[in-house]
Amino acid sequence: MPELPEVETIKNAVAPLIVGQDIVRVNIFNPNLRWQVDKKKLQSLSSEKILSIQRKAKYIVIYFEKGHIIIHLGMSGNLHYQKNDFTPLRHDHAQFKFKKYSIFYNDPRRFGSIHFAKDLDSFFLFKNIGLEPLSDLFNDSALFKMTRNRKTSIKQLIMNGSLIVGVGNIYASESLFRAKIRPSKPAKNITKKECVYLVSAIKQVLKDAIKFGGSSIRDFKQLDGSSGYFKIKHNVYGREGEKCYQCDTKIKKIIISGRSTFYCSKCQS
DNA sequence: CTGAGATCCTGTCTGC
DNA sequence: TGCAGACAGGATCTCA
Repeated sequence: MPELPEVETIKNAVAPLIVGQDIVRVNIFNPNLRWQVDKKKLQSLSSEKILSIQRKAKYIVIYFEKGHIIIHLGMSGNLHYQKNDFTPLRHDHAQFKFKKYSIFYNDPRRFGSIHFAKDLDSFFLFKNIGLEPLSDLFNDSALFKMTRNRKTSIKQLIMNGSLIVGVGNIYASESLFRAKIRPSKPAKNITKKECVYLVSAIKQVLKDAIKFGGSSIRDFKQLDGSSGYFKIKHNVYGREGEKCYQCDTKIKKIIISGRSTFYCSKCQS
């Protein structure tokens, strides 16, 4: 489900509900997610206070004094907020229980994961992590360096999480449209000027999506389970055969590394 | 080191 | 309607 803006949106929605509160208990209904969930370690946080909640890449990190909970939503994960006596839904795999209310973790495809880590710096999934696209470290000279000698397409490069985090399949296509660069263009052929455009396009696309509360997803639901986030109008993603808003050319769909990729053959070169 | 491909899993949509 | 097959927001791992 989520790319960076959706994770940011979910994190922002959850924060005022749980920060400063003591967690009563963590219940794991199904530990078989992307990685086996360590129930015992998570339950060791019972009656501990939540100090803060942050997004790191596409992970949500919940900070306690004794350790931290790390949540990844995979392709189809979501959180919802319910009264404590709520009967878990199909595919609710975990419950973070507070005094009156609970946060439920729901993930039909189980590509997501929930971890406990004492120390984030040594947490294995954060070892080889790329730049935060909204930070100042991600700039045109950083991108230019990354692209040198890379045979791979520019789209694959910006989706490579060990280089840049949080740019998923939808926003990759959208950013490249905005920067007027063809997704299949070899990374090594990207010019310095194109790096300037692409960095600014990625930042702007992500910021816009965050502003609108996470875009992308057909079945993206609010925390209370209702649907109704405003859906951002994509320029190219999912618009195969429809007219480009800039030039009326029909949007093309190609497959790059097994993922659907959309672009305008006139606007992007 | 780089990059291609397989893989984890369920739900939804399309076409016959 | 039923059913088979394609496809979907991610990211790690294996292998060449």
